[in-house]
Amino acid sequence: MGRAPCCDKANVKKGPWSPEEDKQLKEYIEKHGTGGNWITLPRKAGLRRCGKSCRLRWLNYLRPNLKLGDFSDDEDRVICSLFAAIGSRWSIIAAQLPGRTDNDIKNYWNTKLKKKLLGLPPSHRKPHHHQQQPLFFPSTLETTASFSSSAPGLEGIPISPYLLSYSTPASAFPLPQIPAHQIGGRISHQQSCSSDDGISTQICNGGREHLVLDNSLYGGLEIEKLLLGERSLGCNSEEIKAIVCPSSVYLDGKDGARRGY
DNA sequence: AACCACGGCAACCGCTGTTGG
DNA sequence: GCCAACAGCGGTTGCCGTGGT
Repeated sequence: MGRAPCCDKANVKKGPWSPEEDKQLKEYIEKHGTGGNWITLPRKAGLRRCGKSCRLRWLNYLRPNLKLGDFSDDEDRVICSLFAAIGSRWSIIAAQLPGRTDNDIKNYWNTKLKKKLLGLPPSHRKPHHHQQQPLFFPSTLETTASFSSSAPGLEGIPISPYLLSYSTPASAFPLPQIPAHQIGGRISHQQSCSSDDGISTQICNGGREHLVLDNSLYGGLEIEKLLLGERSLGCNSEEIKAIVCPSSVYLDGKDGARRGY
């Protein structure tokens, strides 16, 4: 019981956007807004693009106030902390980083941050004598294998000290507070949330809430514990396994190296 | 210089949630 | 309550640039 395609696939252009298309879309939206309807927007704007494609392009690359360039250490910390807490909820994570889009963060995580976490050796392109230390991982510390999770189902799994460092006292680095209702399930349309998409979210950072995740999703993880100091990883075990078990991701040979972000 | 392998990232795909008739 | 339309999300794909051989 599939649903009707959002656009006539035979008649829409795919692939990279040209500067002309960007200009056309930008000018249209600046003049008329999105009108709350992405499906009809491309036709109105004179673009042969799928509405979803227009939305993605606008939110990720054309809208104002986008932050470009490298991620700061603070942004790294926020991303890692939240990933440890809630997993790959990129839109929620993006909401904590103004100007960043979830696609950005997702790509950054997949290509760089995850490797820093794991303390993986640099890519084959980099000279061996420039071995990179894991981010924020003092050289005097032990290797990742010296730490292991005590989280249920994760016993004995080696964990990067970097990941464990998320559970240092909150004073070490301020962590964003996320309303529980955003974590327990998908975000409702009433909250403008960041997305892939990247629309900025209004997150209430004031007032602390004791966050308990939906059992079905996160095994009842108490976020507050994670964020505020208890040495509890408390993450979805599969997610953590995926994070900390390079063997399953990176040692599967050629294809794994290519696709196993 | 040419080839190859890989990393990075933009964009697409398909699914789920929300809304309104 | 049901269903279609739409928005939003996260995973995946494919292209291109870069570095190594």
